[in-house]
Amino acid sequence: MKKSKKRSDCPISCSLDIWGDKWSLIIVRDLMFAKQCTYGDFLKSEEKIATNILASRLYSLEENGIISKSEHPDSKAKVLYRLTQKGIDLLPIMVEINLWADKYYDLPASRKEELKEVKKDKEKYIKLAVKELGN
Amino acid sequence: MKKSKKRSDCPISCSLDIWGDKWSLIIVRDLMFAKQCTYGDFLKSEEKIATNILASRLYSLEENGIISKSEHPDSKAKVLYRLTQKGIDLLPIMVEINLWADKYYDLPASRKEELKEVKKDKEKYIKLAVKELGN
DNA sequence: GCTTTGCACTTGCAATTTGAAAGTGAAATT
DNA sequence: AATTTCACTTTCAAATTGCAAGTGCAAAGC
Repeated sequence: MKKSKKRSDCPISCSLDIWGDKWSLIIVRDLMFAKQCTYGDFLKSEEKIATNILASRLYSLEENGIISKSEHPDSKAKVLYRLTQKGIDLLPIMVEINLWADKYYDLPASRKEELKEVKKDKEKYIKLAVKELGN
Repeated sequence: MKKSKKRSDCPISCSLDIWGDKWSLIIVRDLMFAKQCTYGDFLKSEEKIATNILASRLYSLEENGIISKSEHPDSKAKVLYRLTQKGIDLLPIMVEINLWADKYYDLPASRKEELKEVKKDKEKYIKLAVKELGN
């Protein structure tokens, strides 16, 4: 459903081949905030991803080892998506994107507040957040 | 040639609206390596961007203040593209992408070598590189 | 047990975007 | 003056996106 043949051996290019589109990192973001999401959770996000696009992105993110599916404790009808370690390791990238956007765009006050914490000690924040996501 | 209406106020989403595609950061990468590029330089890159796509990306990157055009000292027929400060400030993101890819993919030895330097002292590397690009 | 609802997708199709190739026009080179 | 270089544009088929409706299984309600 998405072949993404490698365009080159460049690390930037390789990375973009996997998650370099308008939606993949939105899904990753949701998982970083919520730690685990159902298909329906993703659909509820502000950006309103189309359901077929969501399905194709979840498929390719799983194919590429960024996310994994697991069973929902309450119901067999539900599926839980989580980040793998490889997905969790995207966090430093996400943090830097946040900081860049914070510098150049008007963000909601709530987001700005959260980023204050990040800026205080980036390393520490990332370490803690990665740990939180890990278990 | 690319309207990219904002999908939400989320910093990740805002950022992806601007450079969240398979090519924009490739162009930024080229500019970070070379500091300035002509249209032809971009076309020569390993990934072989199509010329119409290149034109549309250069346009939108300029529209969004990431790059700027300037005159080539040798010829009026040539155009030089450079990163603006806003573009230069994408460097931390690029560094983190490199480090992530380094962790999960086989990169050419030359790239790995460069990244060793980065890992020694990330902050220092970024500060220096940003300064270099700035003048 | 039977129907209805919830959930995770899939399908169909129009509209947009991409990508390959050829073309254009101004500037530099021969 | 003629050719080449350079920065794009144009054309058009193929791929991808996005919307809307549909499917099939699981769980909840009656």
